Amino acid sequence: MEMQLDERKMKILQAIIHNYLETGEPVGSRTISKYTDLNLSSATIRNEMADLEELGYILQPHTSAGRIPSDKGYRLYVDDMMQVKEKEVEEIKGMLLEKQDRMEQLLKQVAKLLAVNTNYATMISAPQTRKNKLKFIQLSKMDARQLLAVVVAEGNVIKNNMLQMEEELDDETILKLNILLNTYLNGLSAEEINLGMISTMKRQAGIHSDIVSEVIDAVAEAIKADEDLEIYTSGTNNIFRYPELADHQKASELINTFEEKQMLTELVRETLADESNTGIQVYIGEETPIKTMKDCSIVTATYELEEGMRGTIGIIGPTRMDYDKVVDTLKTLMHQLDTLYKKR
Amino acid sequence: MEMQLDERKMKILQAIIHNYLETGEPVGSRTISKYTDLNLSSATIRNEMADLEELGYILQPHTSAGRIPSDKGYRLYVDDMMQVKEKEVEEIKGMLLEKQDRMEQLLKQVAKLLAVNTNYATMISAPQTRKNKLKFIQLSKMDARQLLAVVVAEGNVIKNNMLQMEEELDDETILKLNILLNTYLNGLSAEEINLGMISTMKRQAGIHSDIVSEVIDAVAEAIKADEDLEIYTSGTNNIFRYPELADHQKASELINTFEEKQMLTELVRETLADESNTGIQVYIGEETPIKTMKDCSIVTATYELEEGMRGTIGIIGPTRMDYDKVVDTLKTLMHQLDTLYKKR
DNA sequence: ATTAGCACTCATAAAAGACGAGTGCTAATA
DNA sequence: TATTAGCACTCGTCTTTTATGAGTGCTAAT
Repeated sequence: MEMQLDERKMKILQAIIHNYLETGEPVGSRTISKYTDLNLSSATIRNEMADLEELGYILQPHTSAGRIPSDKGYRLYVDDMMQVKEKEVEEIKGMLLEKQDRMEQLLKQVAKLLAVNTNYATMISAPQTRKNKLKFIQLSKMDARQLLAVVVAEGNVIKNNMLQMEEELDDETILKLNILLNTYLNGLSAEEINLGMISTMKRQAGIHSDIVSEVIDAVAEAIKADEDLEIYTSGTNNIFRYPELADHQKASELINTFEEKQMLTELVRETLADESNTGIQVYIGEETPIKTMKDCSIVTATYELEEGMRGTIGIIGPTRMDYDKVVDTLKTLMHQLDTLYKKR
Repeated sequence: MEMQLDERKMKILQAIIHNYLETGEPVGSRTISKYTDLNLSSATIRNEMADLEELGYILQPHTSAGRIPSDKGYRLYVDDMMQVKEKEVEEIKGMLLEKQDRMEQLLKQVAKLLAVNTNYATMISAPQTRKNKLKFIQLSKMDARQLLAVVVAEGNVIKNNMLQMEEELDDETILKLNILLNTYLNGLSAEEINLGMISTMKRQAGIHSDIVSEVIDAVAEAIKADEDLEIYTSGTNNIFRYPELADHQKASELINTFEEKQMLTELVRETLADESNTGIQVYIGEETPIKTMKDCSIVTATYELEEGMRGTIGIIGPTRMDYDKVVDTLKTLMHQLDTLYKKR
C-alpha cells in the first residue's frame, strides 16, 4: 500500500470533498474536470477516481452515481488541514470565569451563538473544576432546629447544605464546632480525610457527634468531582438541515442523545481526560465515541481557565461538515473569550 | 345553535375520538357502526356524522375520507371527562422538597419517567419560590481579598456570592458588618429595602461602605424572583411517533421550542399565574399559548409544595392525545409524590 | 326514522416509462 | 505511455398512468 497519495490524486480528492460539502450530492468526474485547474478530461478523472475508490478514500453510493468522500477521505483531508493550522492553535488558552450563575448564562449564549453561526448543533460543558482541596467550612444557625453548612473548596466552588437538628444548639457550641471542623479539615482533599480523623473529631464534639457526621457528608459531596458535569446544547434542530441525518430514525436518536446528555458527558470526559490535548480535535463518522452519532462528525475544542479548570466546546454535524470553517470559528471564539478575560 | 348534543351524537363523537386516538387514521361510518353498541347502520351514522361536522365537532381531511375530531370536538370530550374526575383532582397537594440539588435530580427523573410511560414529550418546572423575605446574611473571610457572602431567603433559598475587596478586612470588622446587615435587613422583602436604609447602613459601616453596596446587590439578586425558572424536558423525540408532528418543518420547530425553553417558561408562568388553578389544565390545538405548538395539545398539572412553592408538570403530544390516560397518569404521579412527601 | 343500494370522489399504492447523470471500457491520439 | 473521445450500459429519480378501495352523499324503499 502506497503511503502517500500522488499530488494529482490529492487535488482530486480535495476537489471532491469541497464540492460535496457544498452540494451534498455525489460528485461526478465531469464536474471535477471543470472544477479544478488540472485541465484533465473527465475520462482521466474517472480513472483516478477509480483508483481513489480502490484505496478507500471515496465511495459510490450506487453504480451510476458520482463519488462521495469516505470517513478515511475526510480524515486525510482534516489531518492535512490541521497540519497547516497547528501553529495558530497555540493561542487557545485562558478564558472567562466569574460568578457561578453568570457563567451559566454565558455558556448558554456561547452555545447558541455558535449554533447560529455554523448551522450545526453545538454543546458546551461547564468547566470541570478539580476542587479537591477544602478551603473553608462554616455552620450557621438558621433557626431552632436548622443549621446551614457552607462548604467552600478550592477554586471557590461553594456547596450549601441545610441540616436538620434533633436538639437545639446554642451559639457557643456552634462556634466550637466551626473551629473544630476548620482545624481538622482545612486544606485536605477527599482522600486525606480518613476514619481515624473522623472519629477523633466525633470524640471531641462530644454529644454533638452526629452533627459532625452530617457535615462530613456535606463536605464529601462538595469535594468530590461532579459526577455529571453541566452541559448546554443549542441548535439541535439544525440536524434537519442535513438530509442524511434527518430521517425519523436517525433524527430521533440524535435528538435523544442531545436531550439525555449522558452520552455527551462521556464525550466531554474523554476529551478532557487526554491532558495532552490542548487544542482542537476532530472525530469523523465511526470514530466518534457515541454510537448514535456514527453518521456525524464532532469537532471539539478544549478551553482552559485559570487554576486548571477545563471545559469543552463541541460542534456536531454531518460527516460532510465544513471542517475548515468550523475549526476557524472555534479558534476565533477562543480568541475572543481570551481577550475578554484578559481585559478585566 | 343547540347547546347540548343529543345522547346519540355524543356517543358517536366519543366513538370517533376513541377510535382516532388508537389508529391515528380518519374513522369512517362503517367502523363506528360496528364499534359502538348502538346497533345502527353505517348510513345512519353517516347522517349523524354530517350533523356533527356541520356543528364543528369533527371534520373531513378530504372528500372521501372518514372524519377526525376537531379541536372543538376534543374540547367537548375533555370537558366531559374532567367533570367526572374533578373530585379526585382535589388530592393534588403537597409534595417533596429537600436539598436543592437532589431536587434537580428528582425533577429530571420525574420528567423522564413520565415521558417513558406516556410516550409523549414532557416538561417539569422547578418550583417557583416566592422567597421574598430575607432570613439570614453572612459574610465570611475567604482570604486576604475575598469575602464570601451567603444570603438565605425564606424557603431556604440560598445564594452565594464571592466579593472582591480593595483592602483587607480584619475579623472584627467583618463581625460588625454581619451584625449590621442582619440587624437592618432581616425579615425584609425586596420592596422594603429603600435607599434611606441603605445610606444609613453605609454611614454606619464607615470606610467599608462600598462592601455594603456589594452585599446589597447580592441580597437583591437572592431575593428577586428568578426571571428564568429552571425547566427540565424529556422524551422530546417522542414527537416522531406521531406522523402529524414528525415532518421536518414541524419537528424542527418543536425540537427548538423544547431546547430553547423560553416559550415553555412562559407557558409555566401563565399556568402558575392563575392562582385559582390548582389542578389539571388542558390546552388543545390552537388554544395553546405557544404558536409552534398549535398542532399539539398540552396537559399541565400544577403541584404545590409547602410555603406556596408551586411548579408545573406538562405533557405535550399531538391533539389526538390519550387525554384519559395522561390525566390519570398525572394524578397518580401527584399522589405518589404526595405520599412520598408525607412519609418523611 | 332507518336502512339498503349505488354512483361518485379521491388519497394512496403500484406499475410503467422517460430521463439523464455518471460509469467502465475500448480504441484512437499525442 | 499517458490522455482522451466515444459509446453502451446502469440505475436512481421523477413523472405519468393505472388500479384499488375506503368512504361519502343521495335516493328510494322499508
